[in-house]
Amino acid sequence: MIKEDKKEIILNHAERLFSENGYDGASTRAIAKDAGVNMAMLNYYFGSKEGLYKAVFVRKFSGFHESLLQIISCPFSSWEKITRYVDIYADRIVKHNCFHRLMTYELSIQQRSDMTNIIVDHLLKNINIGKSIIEEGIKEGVFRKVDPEMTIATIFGSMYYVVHLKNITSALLDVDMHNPEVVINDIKPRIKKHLAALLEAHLKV
Amino acid sequence: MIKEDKKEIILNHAERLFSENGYDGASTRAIAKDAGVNMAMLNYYFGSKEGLYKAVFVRKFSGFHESLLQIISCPFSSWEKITRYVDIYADRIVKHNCFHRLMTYELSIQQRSDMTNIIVDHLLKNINIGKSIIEEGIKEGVFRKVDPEMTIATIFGSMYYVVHLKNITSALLDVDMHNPEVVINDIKPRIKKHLAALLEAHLKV
DNA sequence: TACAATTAATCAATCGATTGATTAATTGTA
DNA sequence: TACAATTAATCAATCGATTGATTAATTGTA
Repeated sequence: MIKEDKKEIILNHAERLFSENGYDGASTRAIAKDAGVNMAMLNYYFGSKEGLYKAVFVRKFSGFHESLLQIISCPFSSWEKITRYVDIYADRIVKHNCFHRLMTYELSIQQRSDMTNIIVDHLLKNINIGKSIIEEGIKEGVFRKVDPEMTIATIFGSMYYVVHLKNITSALLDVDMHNPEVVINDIKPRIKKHLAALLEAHLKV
Repeated sequence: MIKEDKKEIILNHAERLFSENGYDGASTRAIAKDAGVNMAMLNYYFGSKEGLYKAVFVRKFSGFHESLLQIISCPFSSWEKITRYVDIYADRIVKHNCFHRLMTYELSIQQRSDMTNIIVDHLLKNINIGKSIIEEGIKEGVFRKVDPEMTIATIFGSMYYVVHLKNITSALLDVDMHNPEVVINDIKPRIKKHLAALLEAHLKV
């Protein structure tokens, strides 16, 4: 119980510092100090810095795939499914934007290959759900014959661009993207609205 | 002459190692060894590691904005302008994908604030050209009343997603994104085609 | 008491940066 | 033109600081 709490505390602070400074930029000393624990505790609980890094990812990966699977099992139309898919993912990326930033950073540099594989395996499962929805709509004749994979890239690319490059979008959208309230109340609905309009024009026959 | 060559060599290797390993992951020793120079040369030419880092960016920033400005000064239609804009940027991002990866990484972690400002200033100028093209088209009545800023995010987000997250797109598109020929001959045209179709459905009245 | 949890101290390795010295190239001058 | 003076380029060696990790000792708890 106490043990679990300490581990969770360490994981929370590690997640923030890793995503703010990168893997190499976040020293174990800084993480330990930030979490208010002795730095030997990191190795005691997670074995090594890389072990801690992996634990940050693995923790976040549990459960989300299942919640996505619910969409395609429900009797929605393909259009309803894809909009729900986008909305759920937008909520997720905005809520855990630090973590998603860390994830895309780790993907962009293929340094720790086993770490990369873990992330790719997880992401692909979730991405393929969206892809299957689009392909289903095409097969049913309710979607145009678009490029499903590239459409997926557009969906995620748009969301990542707005949420991750805060310095750019703050200036571009003339808002403070570092203010969570602004992002949740103003930007997230704007992303959803834009993607819905974009996909409607792009997909609907 | 010889002096310039050495500086260029160092900058080339620094650019690659920085983009592969991140700022903290690329040690000055590794860069010097990779470039085949004594590590004292880095400080001799660039003052410090951060000086070298800045020099990598500043070198790439010269000239590109001017080539983009040519588009809006030509007597093209708004539709022609935006497709040319996208194509030019797609070429650019694919050709210098290592550098663009480094740039987005540096933007996502706001650690070296002066470095961030340099990048934001440069990018905003180029982004606003695209934005002005879209707004012009809307004003002329040839484009629908879309969200111009979000449309920009979609354009760049789509390109970045495909080009930067090679491990994901390799699996998603079933190609080897680490093979430059594949990217140039197969993926780049596919991105352009997709974005053209997407923007046509999205923008054209 | 037995064992998990936690601590301070310490380790070797590596980091970015600087040093003094040397070499090669350029400039100035008689 | 000949040679001294100056500068730029390059080197091996070393600096203090920081890194991730480990150790032995201590504390807490069931």
